[in-house]
Parts: sequence; structure tokens; C-alpha cells
Amino acid sequence: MEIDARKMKILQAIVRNYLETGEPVGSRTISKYTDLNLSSATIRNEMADLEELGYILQPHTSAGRIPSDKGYRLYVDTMMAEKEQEVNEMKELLLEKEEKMDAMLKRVAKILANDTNYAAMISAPAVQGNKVKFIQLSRVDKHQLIAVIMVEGNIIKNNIIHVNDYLDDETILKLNIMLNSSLGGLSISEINLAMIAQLKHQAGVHEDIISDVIDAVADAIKGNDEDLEIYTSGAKNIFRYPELADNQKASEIIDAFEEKQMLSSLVKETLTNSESRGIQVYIGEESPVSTIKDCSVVTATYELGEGMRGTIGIIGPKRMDYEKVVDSLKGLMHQLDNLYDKNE
Amino acid sequence: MEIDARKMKILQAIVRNYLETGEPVGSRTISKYTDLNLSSATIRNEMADLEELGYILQPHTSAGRIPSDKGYRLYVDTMMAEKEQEVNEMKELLLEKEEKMDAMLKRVAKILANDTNYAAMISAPAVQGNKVKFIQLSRVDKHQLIAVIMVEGNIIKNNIIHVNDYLDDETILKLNIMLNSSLGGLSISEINLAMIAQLKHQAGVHEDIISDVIDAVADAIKGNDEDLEIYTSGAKNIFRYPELADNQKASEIIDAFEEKQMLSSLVKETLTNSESRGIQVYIGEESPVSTIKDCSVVTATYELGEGMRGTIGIIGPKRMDYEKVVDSLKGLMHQLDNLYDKNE
DNA sequence: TGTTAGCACTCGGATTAAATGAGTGCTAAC
DNA sequence: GTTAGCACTCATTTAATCCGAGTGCTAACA
Repeated sequence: MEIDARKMKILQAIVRNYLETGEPVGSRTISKYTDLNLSSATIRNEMADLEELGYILQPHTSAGRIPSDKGYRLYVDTMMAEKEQEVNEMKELLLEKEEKMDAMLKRVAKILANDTNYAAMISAPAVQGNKVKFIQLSRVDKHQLIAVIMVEGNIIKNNIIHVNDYLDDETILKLNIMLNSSLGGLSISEINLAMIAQLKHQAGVHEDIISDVIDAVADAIKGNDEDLEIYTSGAKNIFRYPELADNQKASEIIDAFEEKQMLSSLVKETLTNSESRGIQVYIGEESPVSTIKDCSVVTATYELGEGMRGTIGIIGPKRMDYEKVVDSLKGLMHQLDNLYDKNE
Repeated sequence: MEIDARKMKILQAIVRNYLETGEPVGSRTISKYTDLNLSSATIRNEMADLEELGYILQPHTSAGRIPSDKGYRLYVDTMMAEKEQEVNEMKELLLEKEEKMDAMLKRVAKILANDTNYAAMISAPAVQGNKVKFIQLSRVDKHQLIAVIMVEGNIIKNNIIHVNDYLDDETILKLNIMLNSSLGGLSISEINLAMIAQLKHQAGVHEDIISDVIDAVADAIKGNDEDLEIYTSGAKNIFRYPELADNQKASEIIDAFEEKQMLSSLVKETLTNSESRGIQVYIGEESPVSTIKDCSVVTATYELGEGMRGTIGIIGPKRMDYEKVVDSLKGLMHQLDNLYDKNE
């Protein structure tokens, strides 16, 4: 058996209705809901077929039908296809340039959560492949140096380096010149072992320090994989949806939101999956994070200049308003792009 | 009517029993629970008195009694008095020196939450009154300077300063010397307007920059009041306690945990209240944060070297195991102190 | 005067039973 | 292929009932 146009229409009606109400939907409802002008009996026949095909299911005998993951998937896919061309004009979110990246990200998450009534997360742009803009080594006191490293996108890292021997001003100056001239403008992938060996050689007796500095640089450029910074907002929104609000489930979801590294697998998956910059939808079990398998996740990849990519995500019940969420995310992606242009 | 020794013992028994079970406790239970050897009838009489005094209350007629906020308060106060001298030996929490302050704090919160089965929060040490250890201005490119400020306790702040005119190396060097010699070793309270005016005067045409740097320094030393950094862990633990786990309450508590600035009033209150370094208990409505008025909060102030004080807190149901929590916090405070000594 | 046994009474929560009604599958007629 | 009709199912709602923990009060006791 194949799914035909009419079945598709009925499926869509079922999904839409279920998104609204959260209640299983019956044949009579659908027969009034659609413009098909079919009796409930006919709908019932079609629904039986749809069930056999696995797109919908019955929570129990004599209840209406709800969409299965597969049903949601089909719905989302066709909806996304329709949205493909559509240039989206959403209301301006008033994103202004803010000095601090983290404050901005927190704000974005908050706006998104408020706007959609779902939970929102955003990952700080990973600076993978980013280029070194500025390096400086300074002496704080006898045994402490501080390394300041700035990479493209004005992200700054500091590392404290402990040294045994006192370094005089001249040596430090030399090291600084050396570091900047050899590493400035390079990205992590361009800094290879040969170069490091060369640097160490040049540094002579100070090769330990160079090695520490290089580590710091590497750290700054690649951004530690594990502690991808993730900001969240609106976790409390899950309590709006009874199907997520029972203790067991809520507890798991809240935990995922608090121990943010659980979400990082989601971010990673999104970043690798997205060819350039797509919107992705994970429905229920499809999600890489097992503790939120009763939720759906809609993610978007944003790009702040070359190479600086991050992920925005909306997490809500499976019956989330995919259409609205996709719109919101698209609008936001757009704005983040603009923001970067203005920033430069 | 006054509360006498026997009433006190009965109140303690009621509180303890309620902490364990979470159920209202009746006279019969208490008559067996205590070593007073009194019949339930006698206990009933005493309980009627305790109720009249406001230490306990009945959720409804023909239910047992539960402690009122006032009852908890009395219980906690007497318990704390007993603990006053007691030097506490708790199991080592394996706190090791970690390079990054924030990672350490997150870990402490996590340990605490796991250890107690309540929710935990910790605020980063506020650097109030801290002294400037090192200031450096460097040129990143034509129009960008970066100011690196390190204060005691190795906390580093970076500020990017935009300038219109190009500053040559010599000027920057001069500014650096000037800044370090005039501000080094001073705390915010010691940097006054006269000094700033003097600095600006010295800087001549570059007074704008000085002004920016001073701002950055002020920022670094005092740490912005609003964004006290707060780390939390174990929010999901609230679901262990049915009296907190209903949608409405859980939602509010979770929100407070996510929008951490709500907790900052708690931190501030704690820091100002604590003469030197006490443990404080806020029961129910006593808490400065209204959204967690169904919880109790136990806070401790820790000190990492002079002037760097932060707050650790445990948030749980009113029937929390105050004794254990106070012990845990005391142990942790102790360890944080040690940590600092080792760090230096 | 303080303590205790006994008893009637209260009331929330659990248990059970019945009623309700939304929704289904199937059949037969159009 | 569509539809009306009907018997059947079953989660949910409502009402009725029971149960028992716990109380307050009184009278007797030490």
C-alpha cells in the first residue's frame, strides 16, 4: 500500500489537530476539520490504513489516533519542503551588537524561549579553524607569566604560565616577536609539529615556555571540545506540556539542561550533519541525547563570519509547532548574520 | 505559656520524624519515638500547647502535626548552637587544585548536590576590595587596544578598547608604566577621583584611553554586581520531594535555577549578613527569593584569601536534613580554605 | 496536679462501582 | 468507493463508601 494525496491530507490534519490539542484525535473531528467532505466512516477506513502504514497509532483501543515518530517525520519533511524557497520575514528581535558574546548568546536563548514557549539552547560559536590575531607574553612576577591570545572574532584567552627561572624584559620581548611573527594569522590546522619544533629551537633555553604557550594557543584556537559553551533558557516551559511534566521525564530533561555537556553531543551532531547551514529536526528517539527522547529538537546552525559556527536549538514536546519554530529559527539565523556584518 | 525542656524534646522528635518521612506525625508515633515514656494522650496535650505556641500546625483536622517555619527555626537554632564548638571531620571530597576557577566551582556544586541529594549553588568569589596585581595595555591593531588586568587571586579580565588615533609603541609603554606604578597594589576603594584626575592629566592627549582603562580596572576589581557568577547543580533533585515536585512549584524553582540572577539576591544577602563566616539558614518565607518560598536554603560563606568571598548554598525542601547539610557545608568551607593555602 | 485510658468524632485518602461518552470496526445499503 | 448504522471497547469521570490515623475531651488514677 502506498500513501496517496488524500491519505497525506488526512495525516496532516491529524498532526495539526494533535499539535493544537495534545489529545488523540478521532475520525469525526477530522471529517469536520478538513475540506475533503468525507464522512467519519470513510476517514476511519483511511485512518486504519495510515495506522497499518505506521504513520499514526492508537494509545489504546477506542481512543483517537496520534502521530507516530514516523508520522511526524513525514509531516515535517513535507512542511520543510514547502518552506524551502519561501523567504522569511519575521518580526525583528532587536538584536543589537553587544560587547560581550556570552551576554548576547544568553539573550538570544531567552528571546527564543519566550517567543516560542519551548526551551531554547544556543552554543557559543566554536572557533574551529580560527586564526591567531595577537599573542602576548608578559611577566606578572618572578615566577608567573601571563599569555594573552586573541583570535579572530575577538575571542580572548588568558593562560597563566609558571616558570622557574626569571626571564628578563629583553627575553620576553624576543619571545613575543618570535611568537607573533611565526604564529600570527595562522589557524590551528596550519600550526604543525615542524613549526613547533622550529620555534622551540629558536627559543633555546626557554623551550619549556614555548611549549606551554603553544598549548595555550592551541587551546584558544580550537576551543576545548568537551566544554563547548552552551547557554539555555526557558527550561521551565516544559511544564506547559503535560506529556513532559511528569516527575520522571521532567527530571531527566531538567538534568540535561543543567549539565549542559549532555547537550553538547546534540550540538556536535548538528554541526557535522548540517551541510553549510540547514535546519534539522530530531523527533523523539532520533535525538542523539537519550534523556530527551520524549522531546523533539529543532536545530539551526548559524555562522558568525568564516568558520565560527554555532548551534541554536529549540527543545519541546513532539507535538511542537514545527512551522512556527522553523520560522523563528530562520529569522534568528538571518539576524545573527547581519549582526556579524555590522560588527566588523 | 513558655516552651520547656519536655516540649522542646517533643518538638525535636516531631521535626526529626517529619524530616524522615515527609508525612504529618501523630501523637502515638512520638510516644514511641522518644525516650520520654509518655502516653500518646500526654503527648497530645503537649502538642496542643506547641500548636498554640505556633511551633507546629495541622494540615487539616484529624491529621498529625508538621513543623511550622517557626518550629523549624527553633529546631535549627538549637541544633546550630550544639554544633558550634564541634570540630568537624567529614570525609575528604578530593578537592584538588584546578587551573580554572570556574571548573572548580562547577565541580564543588556537583559534589555537594550528589552528596546531599539537594540542589546546590555556588557563587564565584566576589573580588570586592581586591588589589590590582598587574595591568597591561597592548596594541592589537591600529584601532584596537587590549587591556589585561589581573587582580589578586589570579583573576584576569580583558577589555577591548577602541581608539581613533594610532598610538605608537613608546606611548603605550609610557601608559603602561604609569598605570602600573599608580594603580598597582591598590584596591578599588583606594582608587579615588583625585588619583584618576591626576592620571588623566599625566596622560595628556590620551586621557580618553586612561578613562577607558580605569573603567576596565574598576570593572575587574569590583566585579559587576549584577552578573555575579553563579553555578548550580542537582536541580533535578527537587523531584525527589513530592512537596516540591508539582508543576507549579517545580517550574518556579527550576526557573530560579536557570535564570541565575534570581539567586544573586540570595548571595548578596548572605554575604552582607554573615559576620565573618557563618552558616545561615533561610526557612521558607525567610528567603529573599520569593520564588523558592517553599524551600529552605542553607548557605555558607567561604573565603579564598583576603577579601575574596563567595557563597555556597544548598536548596531543598523545608524538611531537609539540616544537620547533615550543615556538616557538609562546614567540611567544604574547610577544604576551600586549604585549597587557597596550597594554591599560593 | 500531672498522667493516662477510653471513647466519640472528624476528615482526607483509598477503594469500588456505576455512568459516560468518544471513538472504533464491521456490515450492509447506496 | 462512500456512507449510515450499530454493537462494542475502554479510559475517564463521578459518586458512594469505607477505612483508619489522629484528635479532643472526660473521667479516673497516682
